[in-house]
Amino acid sequence: MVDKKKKNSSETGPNKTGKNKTGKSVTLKDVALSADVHLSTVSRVLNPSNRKMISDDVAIRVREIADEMGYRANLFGYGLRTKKSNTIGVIIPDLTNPVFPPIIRGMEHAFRESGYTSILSDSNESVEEERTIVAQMQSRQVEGLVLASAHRADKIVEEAMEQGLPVVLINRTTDDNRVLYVTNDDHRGAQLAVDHLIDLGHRKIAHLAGPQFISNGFNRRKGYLAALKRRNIEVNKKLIVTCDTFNTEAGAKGFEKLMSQGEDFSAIFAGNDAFALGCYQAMKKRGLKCPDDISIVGYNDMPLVNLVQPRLSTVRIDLYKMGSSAAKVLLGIIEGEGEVSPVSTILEPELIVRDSTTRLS
Amino acid sequence: MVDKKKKNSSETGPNKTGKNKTGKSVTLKDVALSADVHLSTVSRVLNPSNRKMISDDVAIRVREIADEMGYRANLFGYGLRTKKSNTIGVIIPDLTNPVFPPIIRGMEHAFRESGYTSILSDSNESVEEERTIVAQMQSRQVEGLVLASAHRADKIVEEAMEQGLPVVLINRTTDDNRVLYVTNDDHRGAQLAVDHLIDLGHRKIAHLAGPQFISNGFNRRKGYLAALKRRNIEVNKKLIVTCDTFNTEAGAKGFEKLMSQGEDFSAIFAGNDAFALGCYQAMKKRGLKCPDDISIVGYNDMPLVNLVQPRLSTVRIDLYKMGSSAAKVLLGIIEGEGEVSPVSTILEPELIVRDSTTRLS
DNA sequence: TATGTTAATGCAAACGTTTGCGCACCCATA
DNA sequence: TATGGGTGCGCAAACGTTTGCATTAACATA
Repeated sequence: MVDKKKKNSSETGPNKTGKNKTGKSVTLKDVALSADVHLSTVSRVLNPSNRKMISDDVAIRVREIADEMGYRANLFGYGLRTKKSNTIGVIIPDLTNPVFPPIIRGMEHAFRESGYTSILSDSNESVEEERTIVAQMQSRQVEGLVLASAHRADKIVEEAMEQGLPVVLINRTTDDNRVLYVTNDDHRGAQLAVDHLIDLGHRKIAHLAGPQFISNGFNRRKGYLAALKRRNIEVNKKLIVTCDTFNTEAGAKGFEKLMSQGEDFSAIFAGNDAFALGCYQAMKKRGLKCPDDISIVGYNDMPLVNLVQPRLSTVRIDLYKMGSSAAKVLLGIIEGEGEVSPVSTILEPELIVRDSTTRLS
Repeated sequence: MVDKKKKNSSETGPNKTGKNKTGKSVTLKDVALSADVHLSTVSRVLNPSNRKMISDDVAIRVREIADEMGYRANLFGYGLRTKKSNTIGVIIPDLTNPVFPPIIRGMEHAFRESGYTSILSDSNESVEEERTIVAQMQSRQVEGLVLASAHRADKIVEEAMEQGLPVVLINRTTDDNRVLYVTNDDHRGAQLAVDHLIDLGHRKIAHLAGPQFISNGFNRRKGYLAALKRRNIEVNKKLIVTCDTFNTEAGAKGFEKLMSQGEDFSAIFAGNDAFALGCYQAMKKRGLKCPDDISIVGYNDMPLVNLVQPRLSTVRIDLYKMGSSAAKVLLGIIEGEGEVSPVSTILEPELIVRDSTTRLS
């Protein structure tokens, strides 16, 4: 009997199961008990900034035992005590839009590097859903928010800022200029696109505009107008069709509307790549060829548009960098030493000429 | 003076800022103080299952005050006390793969419906990164894990299960059959694809196989072999090229390898859509035309492959449903009444014939 | 009036951390 | 042998919840 017991207990080495005998997960107390020290000692050993308070031999033993038992700090306890969560909330309006994954990757990477974790949600471009998401994130004690979902007049952004919750907008901006953002220069990008078309001899250039309550849609439209004006080309309002959402179907519908008006045009500046792909679809249905019949320029250079036929000419923005920049700006606010106050960033867009645009014959 | 003071304090109505006077966020205690009740009373009022313990007049007053003050329960306190987090961890190997966003949407929706929140991470198809992600998620007290990142022999899955953490695999499975999963029937899907090619008269059918340590790659390859065998077509091992990762570049490289071997073939069953797009790219470079020179079938029917030229014939799987099913299975484990034990689900794939395949002339 | 029942609310412990404070010891110095 | 200053560690409070139990008041019954 005695022998057996002894054997058992000595064989009970590293269980590595992350649970203590009662099936709950391992806590500081459990480790402390095993190591025959106080739990505060364990805490200090495991916390790099307090590690030096404990003698080496004790520290080594404790660390070994903690590893053996599979100890993992409980964020709830930590967060409650320290009022930190090391968590950032990220809201995306539509994950299925290929523009966002590279942005997200850039963000995740930058956050992880600084010891933060991002929690991501897809708001489905719905303000209502977004509001509940923000509420949940606040329950989770997020230390900041990155929003890719902002409208030009955005109540949610306003509320968050009022509550002193650090916010950075990404890709889109609001009209309220007190909030920091990281975007590309939509106005300039649109001009690049339209200039390119003009340079190719086009004069009757249509524009499929994005939703005007979203900054991208609004500013690209303004850029389009500015480009025409600068080259002394008269604006034909009928050639501007506004779509209500930034996806392929809307683009196809927009193209149909354009055609149905009977106005002549030889080129389209599409408000984003999805619109351009929608045009491809609609044109095929009508037996029109791009670029022979109509030249098209998109916006974003999202993944895969270099694989469609014809390969899409578009305006490229550095999505990954946009993500990592936004993360850094937000971290700047949160950890703000007050020294260098973080500033909004505007990335330069770049025109990518492929096969969907050609000289007007 | 007195007047002013009075005025001030009476004007201090709903601040709605979510912070108390000291700038910290509003707690049960703050609300209780304002409502002149004990904080346990506030807790009961706000908690639906205890609401009935409190008289209506008190409840109404408390609720009003809580709203006014912008009270939001702190998940840390809640979680510490109840040992619940209402949180599910989700790990995706590559967010930029268009297959995943629809899956994620399906999951998020199902989880949200049941009061759970999912936290999403991209492991970059790296086991090492995945391990740190899982550790972080455990710190966050996730109640379960959905993994889209599983390898056939997956240490991480094993460890999680040992710790009693509920796990559901999605899209991919492991060889260990104790773990639940939701996938499509890769074996059958591959046969659909290959049968289609055979029906079109093809006999020399190549296969760009996915990584064999991932179930999809492995099973689709087996399905390919089974289909050939059933139709009495001899297998030419040189026509099977295995790629080491599931993306476009690997597909293009695989195609090049295929060509470099000098073996003749008239069709390709690509291990997934990305491979097929890679083939498009490589073929274009060589001046080959699809389907005239080579027919291609993909797998997944991911978004946009109906927009490329030629529109890709492929095997469709219901991604959104896959996501929501996985969520339901996991919730079944977690909330498991023990009555109906949740089971793995295998979704039926469907062949979608478009323009990338044609009869062998 | 004394007693029992019920309804409404308060009290206090517990969850897992971190951290200011205090205690005990050791060693050097006087 | 006193004194002093570290060094190494334990103690206990606090963070925001939930919840079993205790308490009170109100009311009905005997």
